[in-house]
Amino acid sequence: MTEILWLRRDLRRADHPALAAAAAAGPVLPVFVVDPRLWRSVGPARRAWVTANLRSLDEAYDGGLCLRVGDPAEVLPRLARETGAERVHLTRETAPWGVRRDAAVAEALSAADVAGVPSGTPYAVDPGTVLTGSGTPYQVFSPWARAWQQHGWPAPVAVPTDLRLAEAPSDDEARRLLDEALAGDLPALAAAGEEAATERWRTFLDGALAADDEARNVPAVDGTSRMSPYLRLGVVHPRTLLADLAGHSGAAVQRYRLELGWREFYADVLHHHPHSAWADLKPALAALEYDEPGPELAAWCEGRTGFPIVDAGMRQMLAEGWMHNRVRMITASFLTKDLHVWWGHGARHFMLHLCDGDIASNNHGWQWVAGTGTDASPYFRVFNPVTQGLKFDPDGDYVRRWVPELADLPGKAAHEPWKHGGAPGYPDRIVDHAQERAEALRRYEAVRA
DNA sequence: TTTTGAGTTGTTCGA
DNA sequence: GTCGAACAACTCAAA
Repeated sequence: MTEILWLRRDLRRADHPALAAAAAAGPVLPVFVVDPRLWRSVGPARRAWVTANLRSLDEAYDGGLCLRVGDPAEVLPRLARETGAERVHLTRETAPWGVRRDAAVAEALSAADVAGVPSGTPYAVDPGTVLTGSGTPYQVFSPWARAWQQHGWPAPVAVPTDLRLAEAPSDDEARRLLDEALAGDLPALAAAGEEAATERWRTFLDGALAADDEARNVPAVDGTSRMSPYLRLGVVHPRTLLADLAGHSGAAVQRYRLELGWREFYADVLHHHPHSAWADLKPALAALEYDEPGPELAAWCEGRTGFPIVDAGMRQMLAEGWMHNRVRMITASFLTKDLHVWWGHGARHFMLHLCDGDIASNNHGWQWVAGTGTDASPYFRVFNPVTQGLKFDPDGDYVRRWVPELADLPGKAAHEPWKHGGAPGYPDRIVDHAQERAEALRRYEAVRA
């Protein structure tokens, strides 16, 4: 009997509970359903990234990955009829849109006498599991992270050794959509697939992580793990990474464990507060005064604000489908505090372009910067784009790499072109930071009063 | 129920 | 240039 394995955010074979469950029951038919609703809502970099990882997974299955296009609630019951399958195995989705979709699919399958069999989630600890002593959800990260680590997580799941595959043809339309996604001028993406992810992870584990905890903050240096695009599609499971970390010690290792913890924490927050995807987690701050987005938003999106570190980050995102985390905070602070634009506009732009764009991490991260999220953060925390640039890109290498107009400004001068005769073709600053900082503080003060 | 310690990532000013 | 204090209280989670 064919066991359908419906893949979504779990494009891997290693440490895959749903694959293990399917393989234990019979021959496995791995299937990916291209949902046009989703496919159209993301940018070219994200479509290309998904496609490249699907291709890699297809190779791992010796060309046995079945691709279909359409609404999964129609495609999957049809595929079950076609193959005689009685079960559809899947990794449980935990974000609001996916939860709703999966409920609709479960209903459609049930009507066709097919069972949906969920195994695991994309997280080491399932969202909703970690609770306070009184059984309520945690609101702040640090106590949550203590409880999360105390709770612990299962060991990685072994790859099935006796895997038998079932076959079903792919749609021509699905093939066409994927071919299209890899055609034309594409951003410079990372190498796709499990092997590439593992290689990258090993390099990080033995290199940057072992060497220096501070390298992670320097955008000119390749000092971060760059696991986020792989984690986003489940090319690697965090449980695998946590198991590897257990073999290492030191401050940087614990720090990295907590970075994975943030990913899990934000998924947990979203599980308990699904509305916080696009609404302020702190209702009191919903009254904050914003400016209607205008030409300044476009300047920010395109990297033309006249602030080198902001523009470098925005251009890196367009070029690579990825932005260094330090720079994400700086650019987000600039949009919300200097331009006074609602964080949701920035979050949407990030989701469109970032290959690792995840609704929980992205949107809660934005709310953290905007001051409307989980952190009891001092509202006066406003990033100064020049100070941040000088501090974390002291030699100016990062801004010159992404903003070629600054090429002739040596060293740290690249962060303040206006002090060094300007840079040909580079725009003037679109706002006065000191003035807008004061304005941001005024608006927060008005909400508090 | 009350109390207590603590809270990712910043900036500016003045000594 | 370096360092500590001020920014200003508020909420959370556990004891």
